[in-house]
Amino acid sequence: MEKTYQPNAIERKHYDHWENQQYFQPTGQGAPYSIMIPPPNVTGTLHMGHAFQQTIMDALTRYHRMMGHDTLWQPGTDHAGIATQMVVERLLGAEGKTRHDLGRETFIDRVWEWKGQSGGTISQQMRRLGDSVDWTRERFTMDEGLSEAVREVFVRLYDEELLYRGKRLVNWDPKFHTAISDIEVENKEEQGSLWHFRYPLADGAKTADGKDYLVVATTRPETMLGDSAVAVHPEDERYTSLIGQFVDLPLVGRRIPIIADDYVDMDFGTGCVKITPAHDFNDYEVGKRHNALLINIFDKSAAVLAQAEAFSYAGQPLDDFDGSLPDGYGGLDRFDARKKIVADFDALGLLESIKDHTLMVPRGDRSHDIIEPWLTDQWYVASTKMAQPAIDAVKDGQIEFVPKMYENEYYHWMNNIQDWCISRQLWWGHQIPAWYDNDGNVYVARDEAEVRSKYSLADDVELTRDEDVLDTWFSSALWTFSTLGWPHDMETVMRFHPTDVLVTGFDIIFFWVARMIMMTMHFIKDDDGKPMIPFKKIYMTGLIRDENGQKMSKSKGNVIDPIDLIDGIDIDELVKKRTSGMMQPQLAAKIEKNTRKSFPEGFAESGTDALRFTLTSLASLSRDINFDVKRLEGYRNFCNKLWNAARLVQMNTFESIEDSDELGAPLDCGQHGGDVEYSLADRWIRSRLQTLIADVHKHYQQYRFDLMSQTLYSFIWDEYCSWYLELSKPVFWNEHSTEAQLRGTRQTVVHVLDQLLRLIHPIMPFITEEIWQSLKPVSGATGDSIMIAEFPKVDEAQTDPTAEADLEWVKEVITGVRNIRGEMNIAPGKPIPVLLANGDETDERRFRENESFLKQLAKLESLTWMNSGDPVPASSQALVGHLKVLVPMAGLIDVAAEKARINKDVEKTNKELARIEGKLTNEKFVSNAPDAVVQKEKEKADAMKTKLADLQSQIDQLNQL
RNA sequence: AGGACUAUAGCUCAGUUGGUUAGAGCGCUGCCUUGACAUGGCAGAGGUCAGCAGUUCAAAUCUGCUUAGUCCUACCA
Repeated sequence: MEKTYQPNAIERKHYDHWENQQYFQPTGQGAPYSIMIPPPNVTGTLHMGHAFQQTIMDALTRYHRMMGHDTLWQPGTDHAGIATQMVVERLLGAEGKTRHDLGRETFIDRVWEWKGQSGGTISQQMRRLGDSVDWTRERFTMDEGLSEAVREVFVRLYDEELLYRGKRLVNWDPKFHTAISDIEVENKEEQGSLWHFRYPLADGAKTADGKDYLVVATTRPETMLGDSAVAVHPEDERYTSLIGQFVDLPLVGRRIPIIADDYVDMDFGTGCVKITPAHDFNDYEVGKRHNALLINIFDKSAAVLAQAEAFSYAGQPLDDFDGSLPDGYGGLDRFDARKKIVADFDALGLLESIKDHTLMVPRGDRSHDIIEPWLTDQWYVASTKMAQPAIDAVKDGQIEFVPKMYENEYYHWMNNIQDWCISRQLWWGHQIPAWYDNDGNVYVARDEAEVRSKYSLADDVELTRDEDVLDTWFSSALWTFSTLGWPHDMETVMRFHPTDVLVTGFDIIFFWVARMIMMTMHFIKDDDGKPMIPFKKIYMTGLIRDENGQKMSKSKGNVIDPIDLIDGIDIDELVKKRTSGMMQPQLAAKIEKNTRKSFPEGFAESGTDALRFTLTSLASLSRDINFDVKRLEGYRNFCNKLWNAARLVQMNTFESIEDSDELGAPLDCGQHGGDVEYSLADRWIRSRLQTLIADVHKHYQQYRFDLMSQTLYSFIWDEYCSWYLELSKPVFWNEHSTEAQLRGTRQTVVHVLDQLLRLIHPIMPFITEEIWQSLKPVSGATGDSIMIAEFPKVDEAQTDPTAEADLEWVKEVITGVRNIRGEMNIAPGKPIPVLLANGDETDERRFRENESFLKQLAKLESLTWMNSGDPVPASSQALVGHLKVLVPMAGLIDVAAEKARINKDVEKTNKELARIEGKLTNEKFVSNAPDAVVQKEKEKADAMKTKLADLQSQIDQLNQL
């Protein structure tokens, strides 16, 4: 093996091998365990959040596979309607074309072409990440099978009246010319103005204080063209006399009623509200109650119409409505119209005032354009009717959120759920299976032929298919069962349903998680006809942010491609990557500056395993995770540590060949039987290993990957490498070691490493495979790959509390000597004599049994046991309980320095003792606290008192010099 | 406006049901190229656990308030 760990040299070959051997596929043996991947956008690339979640999913998958489960990790991608169409339209834009120039069919061909081009990126990235997904089952939401599931669900929901079409106000994106659902709207606070307009009263009416006009306030003056009422509060005395009267809408000349409605807040502004039912969700409700006209004034781009149009609340056009609008507005963009309206009011002397005002502005999460409430025909899922079982499933514990706090968020949304607008005016997506005849009647079925037979339509009835497509999330909502072959392959569906855990971000609870629960429970039933849940647990990961806590986004230029961390990237390349293909090229300079400042050297190559370990270590239950490249470096070093530990193990378990790095024949590690004798260190590490194994299992159960990685890290580094491997050297190097002793330690060194590799394999698949393979001749492991090897289980027979206590003592003695060396500036390599004094029988036994360990690890010239009464020279000392570990000062140690060192210890101990005695003299503590706690404090106090006495006698002795 | 979450070492974060001398990684200081590893070893410095009050024998941990930040929902037109 190389002296340092070189990730790129080992990663790819193992992945190819695993995939070729079909290890990623379910075996058909054992209890099923399944995870559905949250499908990434097929035309996108994976970012740190994906890498993070996929690492967790892969760790879970590999863990369960090694535990003998029939494990399926289902991969796939999503067609991402708007996002993908947007990208392709931009590509067309570069050629100076629009999608309309191409026509629907050609355009969709172009999208497929683009998908083919970019679609491979994600699977390449996933392979580099080591994801053990079953590639033979890979699915795409626009595949024929999944499309069929979509049609099936649509038709069934429609027939059950859980899906309907209606003319309603929707969130309209004037940039993409499509409706979007309410959760695709982001409300952000922005600075705006509040305009106060005078609306003259009709028929000579007057207000209570004698004015001939009402004052209304608005943040959107342009909508006044669609006003159909002015509302006041029914109990507002200023206006009661005017209720039922009219105002003359300025500019338009429309005569509109003054209505009374509770919705109005008397204390805000003037207490008069203009009502524009076709352009505001609240006004729609008010208007509906009072049957005020629904007057639409905008076209699909939110430019003013030449003629306004009016509708009934049932959606019928009102033909006798006079839609005249003032000259000069037709075709004007909404914001130009706003300026003109204000100017015109001003000119008429009807502009009362303009005030600064902060308001919440709705913007599309894709287009970032301001969303317009707009009256259109759309398809809806009656979510309100489907929500209850989904709420109950969480309430009664069938589905559990990890962490628990997200359940409240889920309930809150589900309890206030709105019907889901699922139609999108896009070309890329699942076209809605609905047909219309020339009279506008709607027919829903799987295809046109079925429409005709289902609705008994003659062949000559002309039918046209609905042009719209479905929201991407509609197909994603079916993901857990559509990917398994529903509605045909019910055997597979039932085998892996419900899936075990969904790993995803909290930001898509509503978009995806909640809808999956509703759809799955509606369509998938168990043998008793009881609704089945899609997954038992929902593990919500935090959001990966950059090192400053900023959300990673292309426009901020702070995204990190996980592959760049794996392979490394130089700074120029990184800057180029971050500043190319930007929506706002003017930000390039700033991004370049920040990038160069944050990563002057770019990223070093760290390898997949180090990245995965880092991500795992960040997987605490917190909401936000700031990714710091420094952490990655630390874990890359950890990989190197593991690598070199393996080298040491190999050097001691294989014959060495002179002048060569190649390994010779395997040595006798007990893999073929023979007597073994375990050293204290052997018994200790075997015992400690059992605790580690138990902890790892526990952390998997509790989804505490951060604790798990920390536990593994500190065991491997601080126990296995720093202590155990050092303690194995005295055995290997001692020419008097017996065959049984050598065999025992060789076997332990290999066995523990083998177990560690298995324990950590789900997180670091590549390095563990590489090392595991190299150890096979000495570990006795069979099987082709570590990924299908058995995961370690606790072996109670190996726990050995005596060995743990004895070795703890050994460590303390060694640390004591090192301590003196360190603080007295004695060179680490210089052999020194050490005396052990004031010890009891246990100390003496431990000393006798471990003399060679102690001498070797503390680099001692001699180690002498002092009986009581033996004369002890002036020494620097460390205490291990009562036992004094003494380094004679002669020629080595400065008296003043030693005194200072002891005084520091005295001070610290005194302080602590005072605290404990304070507790113990407190009557209430002694009488109220549990006996065990009081006892513990007493023991601590006693120990400190003797320690202080020892330290004092040491000072006395030094003073006599 | 309502709700949720967060505040622990210079930085990024752990800290289970109240009882630890409050931990880790990175960074920092000193010494070390010892026969796995300088991507290393040994030793060390560094914290009033955001603030205030309370409950308790005992609070980083439980409760209330305050401050700062993040997010969600709803909005007053």
